[in-house]
Amino acid sequence: MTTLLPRTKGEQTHARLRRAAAAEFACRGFHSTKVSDIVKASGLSQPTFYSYFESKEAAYEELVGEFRQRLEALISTLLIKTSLDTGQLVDSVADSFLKFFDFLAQDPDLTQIGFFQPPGCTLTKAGMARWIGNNIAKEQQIGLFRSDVPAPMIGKAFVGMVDQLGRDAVDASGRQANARWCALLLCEGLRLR
DNA sequence: GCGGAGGTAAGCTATAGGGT
DNA sequence: ACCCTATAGCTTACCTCCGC
Repeated sequence: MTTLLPRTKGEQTHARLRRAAAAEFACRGFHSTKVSDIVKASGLSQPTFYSYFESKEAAYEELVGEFRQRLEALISTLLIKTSLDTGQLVDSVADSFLKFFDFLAQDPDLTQIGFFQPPGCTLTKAGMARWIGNNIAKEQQIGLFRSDVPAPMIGKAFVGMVDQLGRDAVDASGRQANARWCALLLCEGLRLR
């Protein structure tokens, strides 16, 4: 992920306000966060805040929107386009889970407001389930996954797993282990073999 | 002088709390 | 239940400062 560094003074101020807003929203939630909290944390004034954002809600939407955009971009890269044997399939699905866990760990404040906290999380998770469901449907069509389980349901189950395991405050190797367990569970189920 | 960036002060709105 | 008042929070008009 390449993030453009702010160059002009205005861009730097915008970035300062965004960082402060993300931290405050993540800490207090949308409704309990006051614009005065954000500007205090950023060392700026309220009018400056309103010269960069139409409203508190607009600032929140900008942050959550950016999170969703990044998430959708990530999901679009995860479509498996060729058939794989069982071992390769588990590896590939584990790699997808890992990319989600790494993504969630990348910017904790943005993740908090975009993925875990209401009101932003509801729409994010619905979208994520839909995008993943679309991927699964295509993968079912090429015979990668069983097609008797509806793709939208698999999408929702995937999101549920990411939602719960993504809350674990673990390091890179912990995320890798979690991703592996998720992939095994999703691809092979609980049944004894 | 001009335009961008940011601040001060004040107005507006919603809400909570107290009195009748 | 209704009204009044105080307060908090959001927004805006207008100003200064600074670099070009």
